[in-house]
Amino acid sequence: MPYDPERHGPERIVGPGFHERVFELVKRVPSGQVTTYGDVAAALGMRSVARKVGHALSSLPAERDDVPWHRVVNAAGRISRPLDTTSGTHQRDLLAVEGSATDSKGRVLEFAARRYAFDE
DNA sequence: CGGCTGACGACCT
DNA sequence: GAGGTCGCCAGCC
Repeated sequence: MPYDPERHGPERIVGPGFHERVFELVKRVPSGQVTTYGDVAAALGMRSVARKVGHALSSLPAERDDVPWHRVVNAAGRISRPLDTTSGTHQRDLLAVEGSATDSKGRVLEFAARRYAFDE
């Protein structure tokens, strides 16, 4: 069983340019809304690479301030970084500024309602 | 080249 | 809701 779409998604398209495609998608998420690593992966047609989406964002250069990486949270609607780290508190603060407050555990309030839907 | 490690996620207790 | 398991896959040792 070399490839099973039920398990790996419609196609395997990981390759050069993967990071850029992740960035382009994340840039579509409007202020006040959030998305998840899994949703971004699914929008790329690869449900299995949610983890790589996180890796792509972790390697995002500080100069790329045009990419709202902080609007990407995990499937539970929570910030996927310890809240006792600078990156964790930074993400929390950026979200709060645009109206997406989080609870004590880092979960975005009204997560379901703020979840952005990638159409297409 | 084998083993470990994640900004993950679906499932099961 | 709070843990633990297992599958994924590029990057690093």
